[in-house]
Amino acid sequence: MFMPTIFIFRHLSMFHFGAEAGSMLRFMLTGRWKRGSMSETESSNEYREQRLANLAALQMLGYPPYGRAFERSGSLSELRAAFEEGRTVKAAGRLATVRDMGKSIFADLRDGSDRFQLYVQMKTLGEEAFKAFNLLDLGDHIGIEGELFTTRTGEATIKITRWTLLSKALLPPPEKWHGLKDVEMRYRQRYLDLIGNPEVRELFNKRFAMIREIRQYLADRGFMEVETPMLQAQAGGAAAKPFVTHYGALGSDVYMRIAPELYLKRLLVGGFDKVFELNRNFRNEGLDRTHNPEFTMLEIYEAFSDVTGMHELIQGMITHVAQSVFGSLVIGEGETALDLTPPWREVTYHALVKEKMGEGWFDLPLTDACAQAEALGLSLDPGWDLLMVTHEVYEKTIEPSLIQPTFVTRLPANLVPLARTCSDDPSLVDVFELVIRGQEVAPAYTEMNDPIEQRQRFLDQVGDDASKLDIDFITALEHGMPPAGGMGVGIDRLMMILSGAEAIRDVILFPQLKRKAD
RNA sequence: GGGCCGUUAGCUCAGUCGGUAGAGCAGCGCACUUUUAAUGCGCGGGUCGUCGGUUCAAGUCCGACACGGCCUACCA
Repeated sequence: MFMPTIFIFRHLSMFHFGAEAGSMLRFMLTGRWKRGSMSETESSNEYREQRLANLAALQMLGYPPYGRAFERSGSLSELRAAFEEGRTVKAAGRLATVRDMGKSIFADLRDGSDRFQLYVQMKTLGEEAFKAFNLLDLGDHIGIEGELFTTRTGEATIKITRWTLLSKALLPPPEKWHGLKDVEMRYRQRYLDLIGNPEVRELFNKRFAMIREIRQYLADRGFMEVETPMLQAQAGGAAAKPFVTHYGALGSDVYMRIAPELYLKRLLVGGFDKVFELNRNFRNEGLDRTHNPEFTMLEIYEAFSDVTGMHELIQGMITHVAQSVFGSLVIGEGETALDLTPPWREVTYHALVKEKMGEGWFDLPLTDACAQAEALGLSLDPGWDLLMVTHEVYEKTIEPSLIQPTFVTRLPANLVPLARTCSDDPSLVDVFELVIRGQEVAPAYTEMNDPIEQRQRFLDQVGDDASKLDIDFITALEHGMPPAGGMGVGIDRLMMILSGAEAIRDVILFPQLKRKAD
């Protein structure tokens, strides 16, 4: 269903068109006749000046520089899919390349879906509209009407009969062949990265597809998506440093959340049995290859389930996403290829440590254990006990070596204050950490629902500072939280793994960077 | 926070032993009605990240700073 598009083509006969008009307007605007007469201090604006002159010239010729809605026959990829020799179509997009042949021009139009070649012929278009076309610059958005045909070299092309200006670009697009390489500019001006580097746009298309599939996967299994506070009076649910901000109306400081966990559990108390939240967390920590201060986290809670239920859920979810979005369960090639074919390896924390350090590790005297750890090149703190030394060994040498997906289970209780202990061993908790490519992707727990024990664990963690205790959360538990499985999934890291990205900045559109000095 | 590397035209990059700056793309001009990294001829474009130092002379050597990258540290 298409509304007829109204093209307004006004013709001003008092001007000769094209370059002459451009020069005349440039003179009128700047008082200078030739570019060469401009001082070198204006050099950084040379492109802008040139384009402003072209804009003014186009405007005088009846082409308003910033148009409104333009009815298209379809996106460029839709036009390509429905190609039919001789059909009249309307299309819109950004002028990507121009090959000027004199009395005819080939140009590439690009939109969010594809590129499409335009053939601009003086004979077809008429001399005035043709000359006005010459005032366009790379990066301008135009709307066109024309006829589909195939060139001598076999390329689907639109021979345009009319065109209109939709948006004049005052600054040039990135270099057409090499694309935009400057890493800083790629992140700070991501739009230029997206214009110049099609593979970047494709990666973010896939990120959207991945998130859409995850939401659908969970919705299909009866999970409800919720939003809980990002501004919190106490930043709980994880042990990270929060960002502090000030709430003027309340006259008090509030924290950006570091995790939604404590609110999602309140919802379990309230009777929502299957909930998830997929949104941003904020942690006031350093920046590196795998850390951005704001990152996207998926947290899932399921009443009457436990860590085993989470195991099934995450394995199913990731393999589904890999297959449907990335088309394969094998990521990468050769030695470093990742094979996501289920079932994934499941191994206890203790077994992994023994595998690395020997069967007798947990019976070693502390000094012997420290000696062995230091022999691996680890630097230890003198105050550490065997559990802490063990965990250092795990984090620094074992976890990074787990390339293929691995569920590490039954972690020491002191590492995980919000999880329930194993029924056969109170020193361990009923959890797993899913590790892929040496990175912790998803921790899951059988959640602690005993308010008395929860209060004690919090107190153990924060010391005597009762002000850091989330009393309201404890109160919620006292109203009775059903036994539950819970899980967190780092969406950015999952995206890195599935797309093969080396840095978290490559999967976040606008990653945090240092502020530019003024 | 520490170490190493980088910053040259709008973009992508060269720049030798310290001797006053180069290419491709983009831009401007001319030619060209089936090209596609169009082509050919011509032209313009630089505070060599910033500040200071050494030197007759600094893009080049030295120091500080800014920003970026990698490593490391911190980090549920």
